[in-house]
Amino acid sequence: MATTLRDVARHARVSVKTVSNVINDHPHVSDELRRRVREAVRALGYRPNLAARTLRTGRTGLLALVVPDVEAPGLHGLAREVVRAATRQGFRVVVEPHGPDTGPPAPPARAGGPPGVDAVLLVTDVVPPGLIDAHLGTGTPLVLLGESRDPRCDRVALDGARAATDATEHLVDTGRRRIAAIGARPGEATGPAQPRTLGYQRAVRRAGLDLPAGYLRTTAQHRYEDGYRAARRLFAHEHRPDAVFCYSDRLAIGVLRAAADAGLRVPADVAVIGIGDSAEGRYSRPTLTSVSADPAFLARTAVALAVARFDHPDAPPARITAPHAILPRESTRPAG
Amino acid sequence: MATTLRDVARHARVSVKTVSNVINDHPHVSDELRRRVREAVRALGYRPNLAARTLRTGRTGLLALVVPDVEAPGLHGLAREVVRAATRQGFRVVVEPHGPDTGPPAPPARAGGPPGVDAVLLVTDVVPPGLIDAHLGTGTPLVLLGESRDPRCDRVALDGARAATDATEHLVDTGRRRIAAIGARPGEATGPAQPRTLGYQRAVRRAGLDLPAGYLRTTAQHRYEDGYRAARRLFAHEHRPDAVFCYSDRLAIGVLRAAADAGLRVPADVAVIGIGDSAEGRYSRPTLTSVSADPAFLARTAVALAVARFDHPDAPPARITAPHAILPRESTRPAG
DNA sequence: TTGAAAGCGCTAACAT
DNA sequence: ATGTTAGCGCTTTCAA
Repeated sequence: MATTLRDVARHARVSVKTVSNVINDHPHVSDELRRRVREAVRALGYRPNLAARTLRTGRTGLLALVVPDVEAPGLHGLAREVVRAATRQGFRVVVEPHGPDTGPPAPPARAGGPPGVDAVLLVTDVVPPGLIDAHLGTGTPLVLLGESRDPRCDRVALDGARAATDATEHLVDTGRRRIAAIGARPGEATGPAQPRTLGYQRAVRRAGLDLPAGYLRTTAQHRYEDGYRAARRLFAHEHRPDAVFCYSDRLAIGVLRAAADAGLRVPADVAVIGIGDSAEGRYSRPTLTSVSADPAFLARTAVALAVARFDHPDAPPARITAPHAILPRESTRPAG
Repeated sequence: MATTLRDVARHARVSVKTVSNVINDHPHVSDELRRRVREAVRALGYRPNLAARTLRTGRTGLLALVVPDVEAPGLHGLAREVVRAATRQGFRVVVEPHGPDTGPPAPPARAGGPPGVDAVLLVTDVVPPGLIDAHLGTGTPLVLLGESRDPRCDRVALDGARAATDATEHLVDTGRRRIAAIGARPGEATGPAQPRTLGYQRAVRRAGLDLPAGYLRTTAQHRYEDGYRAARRLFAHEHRPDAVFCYSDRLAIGVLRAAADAGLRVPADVAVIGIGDSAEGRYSRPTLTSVSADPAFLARTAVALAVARFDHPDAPPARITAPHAILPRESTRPAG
């Protein structure tokens, strides 16, 4: 059996209350007793039982990071930064995948998402319909990491529309005229468009460019192969694009590979830009121009919003916009 | 207040025991009562309190996946597969980074690693000294994911020596003679060599090749930039290698980039092979030849070993070897 | 400043 | 087959 608070109390010949006070740094404990308790803790190798503490306080010290499957865009720089930010605040992070192979979002027993965590951070790149609702139903604080129109919960994201406009204008500035885009959600073909799509279309319009049918490619996910497949289609288009704006770096890397397979040179024949400033993009061939989203800022802010929710459950939803910047690299270098 | 077992019992007009039995799929419950309980659970939106269950059973349902910092080699295919395998067994996964920036492994309060998990899976690519000891001290079952000589705990890994030999011989078979290696631990320069290093040296010897000083490059970690830096050194070597065996795919991608920057063609001037069969390597330019380690097998086995430990805490440590295979791609294509 | 004791929600031993 | 109840280890109210 592990040592308990009682054992420590007995050993130090004080009450459990006093031990608890010492452990939790409460005031009103004499130096003498504090010393004796500390001593006993060390002597017995006492470590508090987290489950009991949780049962009592209602806090688990756990944050769930829900990502579109573990290999999706979220789980790189961003996941790393979330774990770091959470650790600094005394939380641990459980990674929960969702996605096509996870099955339906909510088997009855654990309906509405993972219980037993203090808050949920949901990466919104690719969200199955209903997932947000399911989480909101649980009462667990929910923070969206990424663009989303949902007005009911905290959100931190870059300005998707502006990021897309900036990316597209960067392509225009470097001399491109036939600019396609990859990464819109399949639903957008019929339903409302997301910010990135609007921003892309806005920039195309402003520049007075054509937008041939088929230039806006939707993808179910943001994996390399999704980018690859979409690009193969684009490169077979009767008006082959001379630039591709990708909604994520992963898609863009897939596009680079598709260009190579199609015998196209990047950037000479086609320029490519992504979003996320991933490490991969800094080492790809060619290196990938990207819109930087500052994952550390996103992560820090998301964790802070979650923590703030504990104290003010009914405060109006916060919607934080993260700064972004274009990082020009080889993949969009002008021909000249 | 959330609904409890009592509320459900009252609503269904049965005892808490019966509700508990239904929830946990115990036998000896009549169909009629089972139906009534299920009904009540749904009506009240009951969700079990994990902390209480943990306090009672001693099981948290949590597995820790300890990785060399979140962006390290482990956290791609492997992490994804670990989460999947764990989920299938009813566990959730907390990701715990360790690494240069995490600070010393064990602040006193939580000495010896994360408490409150049922088992720890430790990815061993880059392990700070003392980390394994610290974990062993806690009594929490520990499973090593990756090669390690430590005989005290369960381990699942590919046969590092054979994998390295196979990789090196693949390079020999495709006509290479000056074969360097990147990724040994810094400690190996002085202390005992790890299996991959031994396997590499064995293959070089068998093939009757030279092994000039400086051909075995150590790296502190396995990031892109570690591979990049080591490769820059190699490419400046007075006997420039015509092939590089990398201990991981990430290192190899860094090498590809370094080759491009040095004006070397891959594979014409230098061949590159990695370990891990990462998704990145399937989309890089050129695509990367790699030793496949079957992450799904590794993950599944590691989780199974952890689970088996619960029932047989004192069984002798299991040491499972995962199969591997060379996946030839562009980066080692023979010149002819 | 310190102590005694209740009870968080659940499981399982025991009783029926 | 079902019900009653003790108690897991902790925090915290209340009393001293």
